[in-house]
Amino acid sequence: MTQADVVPRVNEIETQIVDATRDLIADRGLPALSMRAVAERVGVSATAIYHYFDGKQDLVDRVVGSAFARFGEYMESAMDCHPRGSMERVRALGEAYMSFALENVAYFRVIFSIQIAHPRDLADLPGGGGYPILRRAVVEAMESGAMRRADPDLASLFLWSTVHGLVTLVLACRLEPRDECGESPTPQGLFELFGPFLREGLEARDGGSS
Amino acid sequence: MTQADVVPRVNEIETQIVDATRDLIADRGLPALSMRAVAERVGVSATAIYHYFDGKQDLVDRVVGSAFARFGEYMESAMDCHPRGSMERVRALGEAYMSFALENVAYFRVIFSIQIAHPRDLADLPGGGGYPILRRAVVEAMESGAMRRADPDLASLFLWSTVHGLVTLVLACRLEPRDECGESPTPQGLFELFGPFLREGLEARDGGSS
DNA sequence: ATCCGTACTTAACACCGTTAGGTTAACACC
DNA sequence: GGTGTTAACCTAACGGTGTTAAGTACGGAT
Repeated sequence: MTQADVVPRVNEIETQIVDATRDLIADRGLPALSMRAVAERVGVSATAIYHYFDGKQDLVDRVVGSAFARFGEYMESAMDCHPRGSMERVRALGEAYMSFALENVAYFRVIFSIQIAHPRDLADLPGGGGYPILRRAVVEAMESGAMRRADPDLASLFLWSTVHGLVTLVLACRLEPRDECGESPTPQGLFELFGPFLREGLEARDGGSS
Repeated sequence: MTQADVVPRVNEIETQIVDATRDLIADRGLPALSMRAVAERVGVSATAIYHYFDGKQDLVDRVVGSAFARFGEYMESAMDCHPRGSMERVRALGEAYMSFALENVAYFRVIFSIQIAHPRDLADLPGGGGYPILRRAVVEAMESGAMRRADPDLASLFLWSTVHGLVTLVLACRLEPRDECGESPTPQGLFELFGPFLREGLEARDGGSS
């Protein structure tokens, strides 16, 4: 009711621009994103955006940043439902990764379409906001004896690669397993079917045919 | 010497256009590709391309097609060096996948940036030209007893996901393992380090700490 | 009253994919 | 020889793009 509520706050338009960009990417995809479309949705001229951002790339980067944050929260909450040190907790993280990617395809695509300029650390990777969380779960599972001891970074990267690869392949062609491939229809189901391979490996073992 | 040698053959300019497009994608990336740049490199006007192709997308699709073919040959030759039914053969395919992706980054990016319109089969996937090859190696390894018996499609997809995920992550940030992650510097080395996980799994086993 | 920075604006540039329409040369047929 | 027909291009242009330059309105501070 006061003036402060009516007059746009500092950075309010900035937020509007980022939100509009996010929505447009989600609706029509990154390649179809245009500054003029963003501007029109916000209600300003296209060049006004350059007052707040250094250019299109900078704008997209900001959207990616907000996606990172959301992704981290998603992973945290998925993990909290399972006991510390359990394999279930690790599995839940993998499932959350898949769910996030499939429910936020636009975000996921944007995140992994960019080239990181300042890597040097796994956690700096796109989507790497979830890496420390995964690593922690892996370390705890090793300490509890549920997971065999190994380099935790290597094991985390292995898990990450597997689930990330599956997500990417699924997204690349909206892969759906047919009859001869498996009876589970959802991608999450596919990840679940990977469970035995992840737990017991691929190599034949004496008498072991689970 | 005859006229036929001087006059361009049928489809010769078409080939030149595809080659120029491939080179430009490799040099400057798909987003920077322009019809005018392709035309200039070939030595014709930009609109001439439309005489041979339906548009930019069609042109890119043709480049992708040639990349598929090359990828298939790459996988075939990598496999031939190892005995049928061996785990080494399966491993060699994974290494070849990584090598191809890292040596032909532009191709690989293009291949997986497209959306397949006619999927319905794993082999229709981008890069799926290698899938039947992988599947065959997996089936043979299961029959020889080197690999534990399981759904061959599921096991193949699992292997594919793992190596594809690693490749994607490496490409996303030119990830290089540091001291605390592993002593092997190359991405291929990373894949090699995945070996124990792939063979024996992650789960702790009684007395088993290789 | 004047200056100054913020928050925009319009106009324009250079480039993009694509289309329309024209030109040239080769070839087939009567 | 004349007459289509077609392939293989061309130039000009349209509407779109990211981005820059330059100008305008306005709200304080001095």
